[in-house]
Amino acid sequence: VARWCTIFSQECRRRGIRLTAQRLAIYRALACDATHPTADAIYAALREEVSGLSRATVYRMLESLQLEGFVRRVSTVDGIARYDANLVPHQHLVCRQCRSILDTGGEWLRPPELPRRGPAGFIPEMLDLCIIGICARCRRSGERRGDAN
Amino acid sequence: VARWCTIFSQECRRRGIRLTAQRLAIYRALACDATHPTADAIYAALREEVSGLSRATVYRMLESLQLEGFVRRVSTVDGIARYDANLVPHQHLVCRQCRSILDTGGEWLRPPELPRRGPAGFIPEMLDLCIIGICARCRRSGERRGDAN
DNA sequence: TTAAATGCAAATGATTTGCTCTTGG
DNA sequence: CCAAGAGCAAATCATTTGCATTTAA
Repeated sequence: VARWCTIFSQECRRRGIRLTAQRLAIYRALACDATHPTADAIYAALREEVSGLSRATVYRMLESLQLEGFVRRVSTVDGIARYDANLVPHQHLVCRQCRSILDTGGEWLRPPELPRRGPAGFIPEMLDLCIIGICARCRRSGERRGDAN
Repeated sequence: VARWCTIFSQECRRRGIRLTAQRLAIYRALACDATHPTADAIYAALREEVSGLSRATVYRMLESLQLEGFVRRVSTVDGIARYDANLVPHQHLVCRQCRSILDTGGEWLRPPELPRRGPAGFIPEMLDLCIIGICARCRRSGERRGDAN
């Protein structure tokens, strides 16, 4: 987790990618945060540490990191972008109330094998398995409002 | 598929939900379109048929239909809302190039059983399984641009 | 030195909302 | 008839972009 940052730095250097303070901070913020933060959450978390940081930089850097293959953008139902620095195949536990996302490895729920060919000429490349439910925190805090959906 | 509309109408009447022309058209557009269209795609498809239709109505109706349990908003990586009128559990084949989404039933790829309890006090309620890859159409049209990700 | 990265602010695009008018039941 | 729903336009929110300035290598 902290060693990811070392690997990240080395890999940037190796590829000749400029290692700015912002780049490292944004990557680290993502690697350290298990909640798969939004761009804005990363910005909020770093604005003190990295004085003068701008939202534009955060958005631009997340896009770059994704294109360079250091992070992945995860799919969400609310449409707000969230990122994941964990590149090892894993599943997500998505809370339908607070929208938090937790990682869980294949040991808890084994995902199905990825077939070589799909129906209708579709070529499968990877699986994205989410388990939707209620996280421990939301369950404890009771059903506050009348839980419509 | 066309019978869904009948069931939909009956269910609306039964629940005392006002069955406007817009409501029925939007629901039908969704039920007939296997690509899980965006709000704007629905608006574009219906603006002739339903003259004077406004985007606001489409957005509001999709929200209502979702709250009433007639459709589901599906998770996407690009952040643009897409909806699904198929409530039977199924998987999605997501093309990473054209972003189209195709349904596929459990017969092709069997999803894992949903455990009663998750790790860390998480209570699982449903699975969301997406197979990401390249659809037949994009594969045929060749690797146009240099496919970064 | 110098191309790439940053900050700021303005622009964009999807979605929401206030308010008035229309309409289904 | 009359509250729920629709249309219009302005507002909002996440995200992107143009441009002048800074900076890693």
